[in-house]
Amino acid sequence: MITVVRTRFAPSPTGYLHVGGARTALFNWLFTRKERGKFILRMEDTDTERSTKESEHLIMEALRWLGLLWDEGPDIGGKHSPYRQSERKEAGIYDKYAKMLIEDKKAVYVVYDKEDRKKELFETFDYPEEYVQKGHDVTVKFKVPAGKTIRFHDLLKGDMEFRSEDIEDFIIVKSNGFPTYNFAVVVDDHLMEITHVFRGEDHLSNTPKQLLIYEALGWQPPEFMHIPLIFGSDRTPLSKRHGATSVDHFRSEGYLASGLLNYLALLGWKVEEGKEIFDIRDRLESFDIKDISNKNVVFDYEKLEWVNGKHLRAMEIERVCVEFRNYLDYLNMIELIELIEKDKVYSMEVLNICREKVNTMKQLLDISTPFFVDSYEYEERYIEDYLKKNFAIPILEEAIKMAKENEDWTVEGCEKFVRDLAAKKIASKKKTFQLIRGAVLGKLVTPGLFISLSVLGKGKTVARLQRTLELARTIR
RNA sequence: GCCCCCAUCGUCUAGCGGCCUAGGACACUGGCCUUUCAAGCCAGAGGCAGGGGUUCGAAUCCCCUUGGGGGCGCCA
Repeated sequence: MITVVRTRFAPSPTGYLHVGGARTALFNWLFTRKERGKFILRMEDTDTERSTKESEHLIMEALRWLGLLWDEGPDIGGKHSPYRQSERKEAGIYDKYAKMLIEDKKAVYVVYDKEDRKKELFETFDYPEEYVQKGHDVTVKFKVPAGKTIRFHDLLKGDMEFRSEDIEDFIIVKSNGFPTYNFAVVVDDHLMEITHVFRGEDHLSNTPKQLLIYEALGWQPPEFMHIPLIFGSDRTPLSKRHGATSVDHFRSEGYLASGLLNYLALLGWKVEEGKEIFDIRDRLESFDIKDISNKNVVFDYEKLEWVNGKHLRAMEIERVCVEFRNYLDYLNMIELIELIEKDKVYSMEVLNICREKVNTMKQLLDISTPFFVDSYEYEERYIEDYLKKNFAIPILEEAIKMAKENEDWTVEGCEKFVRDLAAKKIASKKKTFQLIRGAVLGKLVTPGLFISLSVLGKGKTVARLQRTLELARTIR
């Protein structure tokens, strides 16, 4: 019988999904999809103080957005339900195995002092009923066997070796009855038939403890692979001090899921020269865990933006429209969605010329908004440097006259119109061009002027020139 | 303190004993294009942490040092 690959991503719902977590999830997902296995989502919510349902929802939503979908999980269930450790605790799953360990004398109850709750009174293999009644804290501690060498093969780090002398006895069941991480993770990974564990390198030193439990319970451990952590530019773990760290933040900043995923994969993944831009879905077959870097990596915001820009420009324009709409939806910009839906052909042309200038959806939103909103605002610099100058009114008057006469609104026709206007030498070519640019879009940085005018069309262009002329007259 | 992981341009990496005068990508600098800003194209600057070995030969293998990171929680 062939063993089916089963992996899991097991976040604790104590906050948003961190890009480091997303990368871990990505490698699990990539490996699983390539091996045609099952990817499981498990909520490690044994920290009752910090775990929240909101966080759980946030994490699942972020994973869905990234497209890293799971085959079994707390929301959809599966053959090893439930998938929340808190629920598994209620079902008595961890207690059962803790008791087995105690019966085998591989774990003991520890009774603590009533006043000094950190102070251990004694250890016992029999459940200390009377002390519990009297209100003493009781935990279950795993007894680390002496003189053992724990060996395992890490798929990335190679052969690992730890001595049991270096490991102290550790608690597996807290006084509130909840299992600790090292215990719950073993029980669940075994019960859920996990075959491969890909997780952050910060778990490497905990692995021998878990292996000890596997052995004590007579279970076969899974394969392990500890992947390097993501750092900030100062070589400390990536945190909010360095900038954004949550997947959610990158989403609201206008990054594409495909771009973020591409960058995360690039971060510590050997990639063939000239092939760094890709959709991870197209790399499933070539994905090889051997290509994952063995070194902690620094998160580079600039490269992420570059990758995202590449995606934005390489995408089919129809998809850009869909992504943009989804983005506005995410930001709850209903009015703008309505404007865009009104004339889909126009909107597509606008987004198509605008995306050439930007790297993110947020930037795309900024640069394209004046095309959709007739009551666009004027940049301060435009008003000061162009609109308030003496040449503004004569050029605008002439422009309106010429625009009305111009019948050719192709890009070439618009170019001729603007060049003819500049040829009147009311002001320099640059000043003329910039004055018109700002007049119709309010900004000094826009897509190409000719193509912008052509996309706007005659009606909008003339109306906007007139609107600007009126403003020019009122501000003097 | 003990245990563990890691070490090539600023960053991500190629390299797995001679193809290395160390290659690519982002960022940076200059140029081209140009009505703006980008994009695009071309060019440039920039690195094997240090010290010992092994070898005819070392970025590549070994040891030490240094540096960075992680773990040693009733956090996960």
